Order: sequence, then C-alpha cells, then structure tokens
Amino acid sequence: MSSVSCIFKKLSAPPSRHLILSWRCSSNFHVAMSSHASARICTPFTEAELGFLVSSCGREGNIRLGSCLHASIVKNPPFFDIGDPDSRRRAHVTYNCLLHLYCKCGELDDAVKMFDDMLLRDTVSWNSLISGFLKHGHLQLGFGYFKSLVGSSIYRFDCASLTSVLSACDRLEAVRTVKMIHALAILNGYEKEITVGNALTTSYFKCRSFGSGMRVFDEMMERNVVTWTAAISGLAQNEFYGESLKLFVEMYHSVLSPNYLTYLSALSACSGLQALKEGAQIHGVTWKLGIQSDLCIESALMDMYSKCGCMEDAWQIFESAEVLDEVSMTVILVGFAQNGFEEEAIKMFVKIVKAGNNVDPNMISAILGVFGTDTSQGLGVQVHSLVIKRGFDSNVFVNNGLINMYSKCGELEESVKVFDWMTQKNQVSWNSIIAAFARHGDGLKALQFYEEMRLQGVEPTDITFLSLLHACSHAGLLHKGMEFLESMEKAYGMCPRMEHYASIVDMLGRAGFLEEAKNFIEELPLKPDVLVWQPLLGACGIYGDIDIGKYAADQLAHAAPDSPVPYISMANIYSSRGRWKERARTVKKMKDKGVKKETGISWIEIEKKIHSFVVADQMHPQGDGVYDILLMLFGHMRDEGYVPDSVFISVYSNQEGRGYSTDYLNLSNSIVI
DNA sequence: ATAGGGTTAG
Repeated sequence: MSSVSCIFKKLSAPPSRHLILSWRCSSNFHVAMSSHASARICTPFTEAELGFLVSSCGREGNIRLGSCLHASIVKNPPFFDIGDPDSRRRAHVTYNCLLHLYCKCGELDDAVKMFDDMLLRDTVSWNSLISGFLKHGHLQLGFGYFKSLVGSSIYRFDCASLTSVLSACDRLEAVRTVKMIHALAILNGYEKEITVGNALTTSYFKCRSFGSGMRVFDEMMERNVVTWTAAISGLAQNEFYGESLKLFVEMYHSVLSPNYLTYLSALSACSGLQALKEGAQIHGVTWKLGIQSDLCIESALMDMYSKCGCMEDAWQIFESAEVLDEVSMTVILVGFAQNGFEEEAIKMFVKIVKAGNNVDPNMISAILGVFGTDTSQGLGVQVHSLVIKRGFDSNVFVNNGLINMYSKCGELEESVKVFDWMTQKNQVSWNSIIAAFARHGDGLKALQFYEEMRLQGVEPTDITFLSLLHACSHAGLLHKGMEFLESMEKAYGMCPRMEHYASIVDMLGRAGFLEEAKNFIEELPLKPDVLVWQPLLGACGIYGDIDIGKYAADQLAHAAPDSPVPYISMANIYSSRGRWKERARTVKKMKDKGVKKETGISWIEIEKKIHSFVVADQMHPQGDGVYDILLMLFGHMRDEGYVPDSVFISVYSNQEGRGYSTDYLNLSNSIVI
C-alpha cells in the first residue's frame, strides 16, 4: 500500500471521478481500490459509473475489486422506482454488469445465484451465463442454458447467443452442434449477420468440416478482415496450406488490409508449405508495419524459416529477440532437431532448464524426439524425471514422446511401462507402441497391439499401417502385410502413400519375390520414385540378382542422380558374383559422375565420451587395442564355424579411415532434477 | 467473430 499512499500524497486534491474511471481497475488493484474509497468520501458513484467499473473488473478478471464493488452496491442498492420503467432498466443494467463479472471470472455458483435472484432478465443476462459456462469448460451446462433460452417463450436469443455457443464448438464431435446452430441462424434470419457468418466459418474449420467452412465463407454477402482471417487460418489448420496462402494473396490485393492475426495465419501456411519466398515477403511486410519484433510474429517467422530448412535465418531472429517464451524456445528446439542439429537442440534445452526458464509439455515432447537419433541415452531418462517433477506425466503428447524415446534408445520395456501407465491414449500413443515393437523386430506383438487398438475402438491412421507393414516386413509376415494394405484401402478408405508401397516392396524383396516386387512397382497408381527403387535394389543385393538389380539401379540413378546407392549396390552385387570387371566399371562410372558416398560412422558412448569409428579406422587412439580384440573375436567366430559372407564386401573396404573421440558435450549430468 | 510451438514411420 505504500506506493498508493505515495500517489495520494502527491495529489493535492482527491482524484477526480473522471480520473478514477480512466484508471478503472486496470493495472493496479490498490490504486483503484483506494481511489474508490477516497471518491466515496466526496460523492458516491452513479449507477452508470458503477456498472462501468464492475464490467471493467469482469473484462480484466479482477474478482477482488469486483466483489468489493458488489458489496458496496448491496450496501447501497441502486434506487429504482418500480413504477418507472427507465429507472428499473438502469438498475437492471447494473445487475447485468455484476452477472457479467462473475461469469467472466469463472465464479459460476455466484453467477447462477445472481441470475436466479434477478427480478428482471434479458438476452444479455442469458448470454453472459451461457458464455460463462462455455468459456470455463462446463459445456453441458452452457448448452443446457442455451437450449432453455432457445425454447423460452419469454426471452429471445440473438447473434451473440449464437456466436458464443459457436465459439465452444472447436472439436470434431461438435460439428452436429454447429450444423444445428447454422440451421437456427437461418430460421431466425441471423445468417446474414457478419459476426454469425464469421463464427460459423471458424467453427466449421475447427471441427475439420472444411468444406462447410469454405461454403459459408463463399456465400457470405459481406466479408471483413475477420472473415478472411478466419478462412485463411482455418484452411491452414486443416493443412490446406496452398489454398490458405492463395486466399491470403487474394486478400492482400483486395481493398481490405490484413491485420496482425492475418499475417500470423499466413505465416503458418508458409511453414506448412515450406514456402520460403512467400514467407520472406511477409517477413518484409512485418518490418514495414513495424510488427517484426512482436514475439508471436517472431515465433511464426522462426517456424517458417526452420521448416524451410533455413536454420540460420531462424537463429538470427532468435538471437535478436528481446523476450522469449515457451513457444519461441520450442520453435527453435524443433528447428534444430529437424534440421539435423540434434546436439544443439539438447545443448539448448539443458541451458533452458539450467537457467530456470519455464518448460511446458510442448517443449518436453519436442525435445524427447531427439533422443535415440543421437547417442544420449542417459539424458532421456533425466527428462523423464523432469516430466514427473513438473507434473506433466498425464500429458498425452509427453507420454507419447516418452514411449518413442525409450523405444529408440532400446528400452522397449520402459516404453510399455509408460504406455500401460497412461490413462489417456490417443492414436499416436497406439502408433508409437506398435512402432516400438516393429522397431525391435517383434512383429507379432505389434500386430497384437493393433488388435487391441481396434477392440478399444481407436481408429488407425496411415502411420498405423506404415508401422504394421514395417512390422510384417521384419517378421516375414508377407500375407498379413498384403492384407493390411488392402484393408487400409477398402475398410478404411485411405489412400496409401509411396511409403506404404515401399514397405510392401521391401517385404516382397526380403522374401525373395524379386520379380513380384518389380511387377508390383510397375503397377502402382503413383509414379515410382527413390522410395520404392531403393528397397528393390537392396533386395537384389541380398539375393545377388544382377538383372533386376541392374534395372532397379538404372531407375534409381534416374530418379536420384546424386545418389551413390545405385553404383555401390551394383558394385557389391557384381563382386558377390565374382564379376570383377563389371564391378570395376561400375565404380569407375560412379567416380566419373562425381557422386560421393557419405562415410558411415558407428559410435559408442563410454563414460560420457563418444567414440566414433569408420571403416578401416586408423585414427582412434586405442585403435591397436581395438584391432587386437577384433582379431581375437574373429578367431573365436571362425573356430565356431562362422564363414564370412563375401556379399557384404564393401566398395570402400580399402578406404583410409579416420576416427575421433570427443568430450561428449558435458551434458550427462547437466540437468539437475 | 480471426492468432505463434509439440508426439508417431524412414
């Protein structure tokens, strides 16, 4: 209170009523309280001023000051003359303001009490109550009051009633309600109201009924910035990024000016499209408008640049940002993770946690995705501890991330533990556990989980089928695999992607049905690409099939001119058959074309250090010892009857190698739990 | 009435 007394000491006279009202209750509860008290010394507020203050409290969520004002109203009730309609109406407005206050602040018991006690109610009172319940998650009650309002013979609903109910319809299941409201709007002549049209557009898109959303948009007689922004963001949310951006461009060239929210929506469309050129143009516009330093804009820009693979541009924005929050930090973490900078992602995450920044479930699920693609096993477990400590262990995204993290790090049992522990599971949870078993070669168990998934009534996605096909491929379940492909199309009406076909090719190839795999590719409804030629060629490598191998290699070289794979695979096939001349010719061809193979590295983490090795390694400090042990092991293997398979003699087996060991980021003990 | 980030396959 000392700051308040300071303010009052500086004032020679009590603050004017006008000043008090302009302070409202906004930034400083104490100032407003004291000024109210001091104003009472002079003259009490009028009803209109009190109403204004109360509804300001509601807008700003200041229930403390609001209920004090309520107390003062109870003590000194607004005068009204029962015979004078104007005075009755004025008193009624004050009560509506109080109702609005309690609804906005989520004090719904008090709101209902107010509502029940009111002598007079009108549409505004009903709308306050309805939106109070809906905005605070009590959907059933909110809809219940809405139905009473619609069915009432005394009260009439209006546009605001419709839009507030529509704003609660943001899930797939809500589409029936949206349609009902839509019908209600048409029947009562509200469908031409721009706010109703805007709300309908938004809700249809949120319920993923993008066709209906677009139709409402198209048929609207009058459109404003909100209308356009609703459609642009709705299309982007439904992954129609191209259409979204097209609409944005159309709007940009129209008489309407996009606003801040429009730019955010358009940027998210650019991210989804990886539309660097358009995204950078919008970046330019944000400078022109002076909104380039807004945190949300910065996050959207960073996301756009990183999804386009331009990590440096994203990093530049990140570095120059004045403030950061969970979203912007997540954007940059994901950017690192998905552009091949896994170590940087981990380093940054550790820094964020160590600096005591807030982490949220989204950030955690993002970082969990990088473990297992690199070497840091111990850290994943530490993040799990963090999850428990922060109380995120019931978040579905986080738990899905944990399942994947453990399975990628080889801890299948831990994945199962997390999965069993989850009280809420979604499609991704099931996909993740199926993929975990597929990854570990337990195809039958993966299939069992799929059965369980169906029993529980969870709809599979295209990724479910990808994991299932992967599982079948590794377990040699050829017929099952073909069945899945068929049921995917026929029972679930999904359109298989090239990845699905590639998995079938892999499956056929591994089983030795090379001719069938080749025919399968030729009959595909899609134009074959690298994804299917590569597994066919790989299978030819296993079976030493020169004819089909050559065909697949040619196709692959055509589809991916910079890939070394066709040459290396063919060279290996030739050498496995003793066709040394052809082998040499193939190697020469590769060199002439100038394609290079990236050197393969294997590594192991020992006591927080990574030791990396390449073929014929001569650089590792303990190389001699390693080779001694290798020779010893080889001796043992030979003694037990192992015969080396010349099929796997590599083109590069004579290449001079290099190896190194590095300090492993010093991270392993970095997260203090 | 419109708004920035997250998990699954390879």
